[in-house]
Amino acid sequence: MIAADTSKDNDSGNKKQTRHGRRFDRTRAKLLKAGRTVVAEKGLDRATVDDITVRADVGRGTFYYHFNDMGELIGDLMKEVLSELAGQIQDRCQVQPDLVSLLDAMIGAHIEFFSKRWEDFVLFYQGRADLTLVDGYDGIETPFVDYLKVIEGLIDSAISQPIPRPVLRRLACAIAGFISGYYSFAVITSSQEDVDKTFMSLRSAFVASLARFISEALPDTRTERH
Amino acid sequence: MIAADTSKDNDSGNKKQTRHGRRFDRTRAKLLKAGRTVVAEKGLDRATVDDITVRADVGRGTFYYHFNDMGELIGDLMKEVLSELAGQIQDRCQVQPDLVSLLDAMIGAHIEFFSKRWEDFVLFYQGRADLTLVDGYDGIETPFVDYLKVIEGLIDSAISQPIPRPVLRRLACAIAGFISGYYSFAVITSSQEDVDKTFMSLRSAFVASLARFISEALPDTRTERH
DNA sequence: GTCGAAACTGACGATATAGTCGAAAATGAC
DNA sequence: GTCATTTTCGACTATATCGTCAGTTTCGAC
Repeated sequence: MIAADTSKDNDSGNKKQTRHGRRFDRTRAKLLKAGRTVVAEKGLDRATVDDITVRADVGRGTFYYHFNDMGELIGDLMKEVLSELAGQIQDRCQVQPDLVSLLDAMIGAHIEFFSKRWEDFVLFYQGRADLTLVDGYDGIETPFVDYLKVIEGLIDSAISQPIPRPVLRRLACAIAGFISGYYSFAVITSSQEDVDKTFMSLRSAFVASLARFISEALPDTRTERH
Repeated sequence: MIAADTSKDNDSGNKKQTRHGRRFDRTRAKLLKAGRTVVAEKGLDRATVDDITVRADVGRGTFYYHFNDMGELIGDLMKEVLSELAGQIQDRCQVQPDLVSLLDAMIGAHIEFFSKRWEDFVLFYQGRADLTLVDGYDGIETPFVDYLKVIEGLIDSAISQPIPRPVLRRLACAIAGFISGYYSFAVITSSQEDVDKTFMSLRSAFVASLARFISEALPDTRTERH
């Protein structure tokens, strides 16, 4: 009856390098991969344990050996996808000379990521939709907040003056929301390739406006040399 | 075996004015209202027929007298919400002198709508998320496309030159996506009232990017006098 | 090789939800 | 009032999914 660990396994899925450990990791990876596909296809709720174990080609019990329930798998899935996205963002935004370049690189990183990984975009979007519910999954919010923090950190370090936390958060929300929002709507009508191309023209306009917004939000921006 | 009607009832829910008809309409309205609340709380998939009939205080069979299944209720719900939103947009954008005012009014209409109707925003967002799935509900796409068309129509009539359809659709997607995208992210961290206030500061930035994008998209914009 | 531990399995009981259907209640026509 | 029609009801069956657990296989230590 002791609370023990919240999770059945270590988070990163790296067990010590023994045959057992490797097999464990392999199976877990199979389950996560299958989960990604199934969730992207049927959504967070319509995805069942059977769907996943069948696709992963493992027994039903194996699922419960690795995860307490669907909620835990979904949480891990979100953590995976969002940290991969955050990683790519950090990579592409490494050395940007100024704010405008940074914002542009940030949007570019998102587009690059999503356009190559439709499944993950759906996962991202489904997760975000779940956050609007009072009765949603646990373990989804944290990965999203972490992802927002990465965006915030990059912007913060790109401007010389200190910027209020709420403003920073607003910016991160605007960036993340704009990209995924546009993306999700665009797919109703356009082909995948179209989406990426047409996005570009809005991109520069949006970057410019964001930069303006930031400079206006900074108290002593008027003394700043371009 | 004849295809008959796709729906069990007429769409608008107006039966001829007899006691039976009024009772029918009242019950249907109760079900839709209950559906709205339940779906906003638990999401499209976790909402069950029992949830709805219990909340509406009608028997289980009554649900199936009015709707073929949950999918049909959800479709009608979306139709309701989105046409109400579209109506408010059209109302607020009636007489705008120029494009920038129109865009601003359009964003204002969205904010006004969503900020007063959190339930409907959730519905909107859940519906949109469902559209990203291959295996989603039928009857959701059409209302969304209609809503996009309203936005497109307003923009189209606000500019003198003809604008290509795809560009128009892109714009509508950008507007709808940005607003709901930002909104959905903002709620992760901020209180409801905060969200609306902070959105306003980004509003002009977004209007500016849209206006710039449009002027760039129009071929002979350079000859246009401000 | 033997033995214990770790990983996996699939059948099982429990539960929840869907959709049906005959009966009951409300209404309309007369 | 009677009787037909419309609407509502809730018990019922069928089904799908969950989470468990006793047993099996794979592996590691020796």
